Amino acid sequence: MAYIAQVYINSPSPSLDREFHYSVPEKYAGKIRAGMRVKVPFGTGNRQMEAYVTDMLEGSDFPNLKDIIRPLDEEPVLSAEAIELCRYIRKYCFCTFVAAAHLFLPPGLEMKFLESVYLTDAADTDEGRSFIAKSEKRRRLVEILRSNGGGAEVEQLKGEMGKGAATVISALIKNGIVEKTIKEKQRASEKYMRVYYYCGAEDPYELSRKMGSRAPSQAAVIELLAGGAEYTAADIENAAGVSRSTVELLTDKGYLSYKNIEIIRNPFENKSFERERPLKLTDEQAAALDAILTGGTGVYVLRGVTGSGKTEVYMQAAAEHLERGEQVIILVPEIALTSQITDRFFRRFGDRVAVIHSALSMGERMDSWRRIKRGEAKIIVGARSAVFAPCENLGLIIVDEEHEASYKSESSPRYNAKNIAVMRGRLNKCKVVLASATPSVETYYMAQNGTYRLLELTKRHNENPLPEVTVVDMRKELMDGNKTVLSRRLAVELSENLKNKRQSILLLNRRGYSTFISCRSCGHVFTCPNCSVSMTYHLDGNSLVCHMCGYTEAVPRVCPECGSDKVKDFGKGTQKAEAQIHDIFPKAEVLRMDVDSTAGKRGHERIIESFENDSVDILLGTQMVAKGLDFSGVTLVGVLAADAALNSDDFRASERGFNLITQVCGRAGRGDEKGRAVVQTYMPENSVIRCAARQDYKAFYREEIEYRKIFRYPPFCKIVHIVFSSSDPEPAETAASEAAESLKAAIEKDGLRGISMYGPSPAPINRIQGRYRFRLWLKCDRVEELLPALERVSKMNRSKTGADLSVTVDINPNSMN
DNA sequence: AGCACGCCGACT
DNA sequence: GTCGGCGTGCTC
Repeated sequence: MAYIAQVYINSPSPSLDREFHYSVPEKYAGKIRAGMRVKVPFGTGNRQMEAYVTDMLEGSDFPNLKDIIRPLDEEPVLSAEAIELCRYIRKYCFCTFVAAAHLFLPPGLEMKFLESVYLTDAADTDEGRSFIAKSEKRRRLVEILRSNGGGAEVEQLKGEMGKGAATVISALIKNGIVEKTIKEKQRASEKYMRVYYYCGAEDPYELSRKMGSRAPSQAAVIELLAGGAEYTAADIENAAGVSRSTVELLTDKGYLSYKNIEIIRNPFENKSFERERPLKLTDEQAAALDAILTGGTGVYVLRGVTGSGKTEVYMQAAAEHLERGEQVIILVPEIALTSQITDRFFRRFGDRVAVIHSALSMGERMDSWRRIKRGEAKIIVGARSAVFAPCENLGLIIVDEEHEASYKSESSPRYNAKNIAVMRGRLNKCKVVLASATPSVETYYMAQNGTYRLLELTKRHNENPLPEVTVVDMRKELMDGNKTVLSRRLAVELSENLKNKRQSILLLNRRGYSTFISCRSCGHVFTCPNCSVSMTYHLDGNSLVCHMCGYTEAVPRVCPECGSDKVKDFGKGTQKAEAQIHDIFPKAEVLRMDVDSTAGKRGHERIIESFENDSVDILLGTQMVAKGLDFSGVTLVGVLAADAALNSDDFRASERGFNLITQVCGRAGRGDEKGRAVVQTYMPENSVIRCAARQDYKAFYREEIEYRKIFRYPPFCKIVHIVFSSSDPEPAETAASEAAESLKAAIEKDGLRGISMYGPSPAPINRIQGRYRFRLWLKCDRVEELLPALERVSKMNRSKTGADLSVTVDINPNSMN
């Protein structure tokens, strides 16, 4: 029998990020299990804290254990699998165990303990009065309590008196002047509703008949509830056509009784969906589906050209696993969530679907969590955080558009949902499908070397050919005097589409009006005062905007450096393109889609709906237009500046550029008509652009994997990226070189091989939001052996007295800026 | 993180 | 002397 519980205290503090032992009181023996939350006394003041039980032990070396106060759950909230994953995340993401645990739990579940103090009779004795009078702080605290009716919440007292309140309170408690009480409060209260049922001794039908003539209202209610039904007061009033008083009267008389039942909010309850049937599969699709369904545990890479119907394959796979009584998680990129794909799952699977998205309230989040945990929700659709869904019977995980960067979290804990999915697959002995038209190089490599199983769809499901892509040399356009965003070829294609009432999508991977503004007289470039990036000119409000931190200022009329008024904008953004297209095609209906135009609630959805339903001719936007949209009316795609997609200086630049161009071209011709695409570039001979224009993933992969091998980049190593920042350059710079020294020492001491270190040096963007940034990065064959040293580095911000320093350690980051 | 302990200066 | 300021170390 296990009598000791091993727990983590639910506190964000890194210094408490270790396991503590508590003894389990007799009365809770067997009732407390790993994965439950418990209430424990902690620290010198025995403050009551919430803690997560990670293990049950036979004994402990610790000499004086405290008792658990009580369990906070009847069933574990963290499965054994979740605990294991928390340990993994803690280790690889350099966060605390509880930060990892919070990924698995709805925030509303957290239990808060509200401490209050109130004055006792001792406060009015002579002794008490003189004890209070001895110190100004005691007098003030007691004063506040008296004016507040004798008691107050500790939190409130701290607010009014500052940090010192705690010391004073404990002195007063010691002397019996005040006493403390603790109230428990769950952050999002569970929602209950009161339902009434018949509880009389007599036969309800008999009773109803007897009452019939004298009290028809009451009789009607009794009859309604006779079969053991339970209704809310409102429902009874409606159904029986009676007023509030009837229900009250019957309750007083003892015929009716009520209880509270939990209500589960289902956000889609009132939405009606036309049911969608499974589509007929092509031979390729059927083969892929069969391979997934009969292939057993493991990771499958489903690579299908754009428009090949990957979604249909994994929807049918999901349906089959549903039949087997298993749950299915479908991860989709953040941006796709608001719209098309979730509706499609709803039409197919109805209310067995739970959708997890960022707009859910705390209560709604809690409800879907419970629905999933109880197995009421079978299909879970959501962005990266949905990978933590509390499925107890997981059969399949699908990662849609698996190459998307949004599966990696860019804030702590910096987990990668794809890795978590693969781990869950292993732990649950379930299948994981990574689907994309352009798989990430790392994923495809795993499929090539046999670690993952490769399934390919090479044809479009509607038998249409892939769009015909034309590459246009923009240098020639410029030489011939065309300074607009549209090449002559693209202009011709667009006017053709306008004439035939077909829709077009144009991609320009830069928002704003122009890319930067500078003074033609002295060359001064307008940069953000907080970040080391140039500001972008925006038409709305005639302003300069920093895309890094959002800082906005009015466009100066004269150059602040030389006083010249020759301030000019350079480069083209979506706003300028919109204006130019309007000049060229004044009658065309153009819809702009970028961060600026999709701001606000449902902004993204609104634009998509409007493109789907209204008479919009051209959708012009940033990379948003390339991602997961499926419009059958689009027959033309234009990439206005293909080079912009390739111009970033880290090793993933080519991959990102290839994906973007391929994906956006793939938006064309998804309906019955053939699609065309025009790719505009200043370097038409560039091989990434040529591969993308041919939609030739394999050719791109062959070149890219060669490059990664020669220069040793993932998948041939792991990258560790460490950024140090502080509002003064000095602490960050010092910390960076100290970290470099300590890592060097660790590598030497343990004789670690296969590690190269680069830096420290100023980060490529050396200032963001007023903070100076330095970086240090490494290539490692195996990152495991370096983890202890890296963990020490990740904790430098605390051990240093310069409190301002912040350190982030990221393994295999998305971007190296 | 929060809380106690402990050592130091200021003031009754 | 004693109160209160802050630096240090521990929390099962």
